[in-house]
Amino acid sequence: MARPKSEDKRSAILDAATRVIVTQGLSAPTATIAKEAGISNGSLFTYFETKVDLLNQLFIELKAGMAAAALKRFPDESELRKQVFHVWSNWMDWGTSNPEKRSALAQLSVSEEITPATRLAAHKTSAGLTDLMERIRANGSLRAVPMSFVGAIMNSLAETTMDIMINDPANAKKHCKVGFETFWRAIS
Amino acid sequence: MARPKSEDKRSAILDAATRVIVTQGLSAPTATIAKEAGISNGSLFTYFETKVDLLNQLFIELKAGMAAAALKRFPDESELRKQVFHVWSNWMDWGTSNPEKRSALAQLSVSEEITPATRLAAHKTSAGLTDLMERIRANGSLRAVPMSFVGAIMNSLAETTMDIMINDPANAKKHCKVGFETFWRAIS
Amino acid sequence: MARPKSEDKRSAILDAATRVIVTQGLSAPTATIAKEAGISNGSLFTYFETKVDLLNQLFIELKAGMAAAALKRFPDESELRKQVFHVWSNWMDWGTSNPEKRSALAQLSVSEEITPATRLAAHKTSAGLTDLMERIRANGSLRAVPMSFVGAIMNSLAETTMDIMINDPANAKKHCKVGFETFWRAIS
Amino acid sequence: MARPKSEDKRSAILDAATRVIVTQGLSAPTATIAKEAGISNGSLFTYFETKVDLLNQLFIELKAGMAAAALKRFPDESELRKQVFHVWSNWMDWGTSNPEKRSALAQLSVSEEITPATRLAAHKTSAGLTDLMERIRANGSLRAVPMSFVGAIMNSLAETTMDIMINDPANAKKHCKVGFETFWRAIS
DNA sequence: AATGAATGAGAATTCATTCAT
DNA sequence: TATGAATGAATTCTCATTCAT
Repeated sequence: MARPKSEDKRSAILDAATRVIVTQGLSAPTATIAKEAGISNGSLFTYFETKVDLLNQLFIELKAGMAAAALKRFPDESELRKQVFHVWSNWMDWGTSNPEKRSALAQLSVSEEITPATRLAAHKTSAGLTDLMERIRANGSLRAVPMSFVGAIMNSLAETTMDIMINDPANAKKHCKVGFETFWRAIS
Repeated sequence: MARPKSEDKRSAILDAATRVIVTQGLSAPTATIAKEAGISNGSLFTYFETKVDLLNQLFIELKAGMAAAALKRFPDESELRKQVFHVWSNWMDWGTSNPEKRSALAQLSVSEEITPATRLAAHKTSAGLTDLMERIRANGSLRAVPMSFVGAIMNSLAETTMDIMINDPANAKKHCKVGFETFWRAIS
Repeated sequence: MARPKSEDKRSAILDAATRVIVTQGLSAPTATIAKEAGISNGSLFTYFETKVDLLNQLFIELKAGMAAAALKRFPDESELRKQVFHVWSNWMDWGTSNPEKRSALAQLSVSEEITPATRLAAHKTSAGLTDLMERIRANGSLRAVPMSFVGAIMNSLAETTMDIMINDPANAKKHCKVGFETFWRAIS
Repeated sequence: MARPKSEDKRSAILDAATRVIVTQGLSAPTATIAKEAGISNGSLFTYFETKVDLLNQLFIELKAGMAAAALKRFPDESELRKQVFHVWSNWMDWGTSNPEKRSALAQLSVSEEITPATRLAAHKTSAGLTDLMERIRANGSLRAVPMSFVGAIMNSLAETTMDIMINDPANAKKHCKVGFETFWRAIS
């Protein structure tokens, strides 16, 4: 059964939640999110059963959006390092031009409200990335450790790199490269 | 001169908060923390002015404890790599044998309740670690990036390594080493 | 368009507050007021932002009600003394037949919760009374003192007269007259 | 059984309470009063069983002080009007030079915490004033009304007069006289 | 007697969720 | 389906009073 009701409104709520979470945190009232979305507080609950539900769907949405951005124009034919750098650059672009989504996603990632099932679902939306990481792991000295290790490292280095890029935009491109080199060294 | 405010009780509250935060998150009611500490809810506020105050002090306490553990028996005379590995190992020990403190600290680290002043104070309690990271940075290919980059990388790799160690205790020692190698490669 | 915020409910809360204040004073819990009004404690706050707000609005409402009662059927054509006696009688009627409102108003009048802005607003609702007092002052030996003096005297004599009337209802009419004569003498 | 403990400390608490009530109202915490008095919060309760008890005793003390001041150097031989003016002047002096006591007393007078028994006791401390008022009443046109009427009128006019005197100190003496004349007219 | 920590019953709000319109 | 008022459990913090020292 496809989603009922207006898909537009659903998106509006999700967007509003993103913005509100940035300034107020995850404990932001649903009423505030509804107002930001231009609907009544009651309506919010016709689109999301509970606040926790809203948060979980937002997590998936954001993660999927990020993965899609990272995989845009993926160079299937290139060698691994080139492919990874392509993804890395896309990621940096997404993060620096969507600071609100990035911030909300970071908060959701560490929240206990996000269920394991949600994390799994979000993971699945970025199958392309997972494949890539699997190949990265198989390639270097990390053959022995779990896949999540590679993901965690990449995520952490990416986050930190984006922070630096935002703080010093003039040298953004350089920082992007340095971050990548660091990552590549780590996983080699 | 009446009962003196007991340092024991302060610690009991902090310990209780640590335990409660692990299971209930930072939004755990102060009443729950008080009960866990074996005191009345009112008493909590004779030791900590507000809940936010309690959280901030806990953050400092935990961070200081972690840093102290990491720096235990620091080999002043050794070469850099040995020193870093020593700290790394200590850190892994602390994290794997104090999972609750580690979890609470992780949650506090990303909380907006923790003020910049607190973060600074906590940072100062681990001056030894800062020095070490400064030397790490000066040493390798990260000369150009801010110090926080090194810290963020180390923290992320450490966290992930600890997760792996806990999930696969039989090979803990090996995972500890692999994690370190990865880190060393990254910052070299 | 959902249930509209009902004016009835607002009045019910104000009435309930009046009753509760008489027996419990201004420190009466909002929960008690809500229960007396037949609504949930949460609902009280959809009609009044804070307890202080409720108190301030109640003050205005009561004062306005009293002034309206005092000015009912005002004899514009009569001479001053007749007019004042008319108002005085109306006031006595209002006070003796609305003992709860009178008691609550007395308590609110001396409360520090009532802001100067509220006092001003309440004052404006009784412009007719102010005019009258101004004419009283201009008329007699009180030309030299501030207007508030006349108001304070009238209020005090009125309050005391009402007490006597209530204590000795058989002679209420006589007491009403004696009170008025006393006032008239004072301001002559 | 005479009062135990230090009479000095008792007075210190009462004085402190007076000061604190002026700025914080009757809901001022006992802890604040204790600190202002330079003692521990616990000690306060060795001098006064409960907060209500403290308030009631303070009321009596203040009222007695006021009455004593009003009756100072009472001219037994003079005619009634002279005597009343003497008392009136003393009262104005007391009120204008003890604004804190006056304010605290005013607040206590309308508080529900003050019991009827206390009011009676306070009344008895000012027997001299009561006598005077009784003679005032017998003398004029108020023969028919209860004694309390005279007291209430006098109190109200006195309070208002003091306000005016404080607001316009340059003409204090004149205001004092006008206030008295008004009172005298009222009760004549 | 003096101290001040300990207690725990409130008190005013807040807010996710429900439901009448 | 949309609205926003209604609900009431839950939360932080206060404070009179007690009690160990």
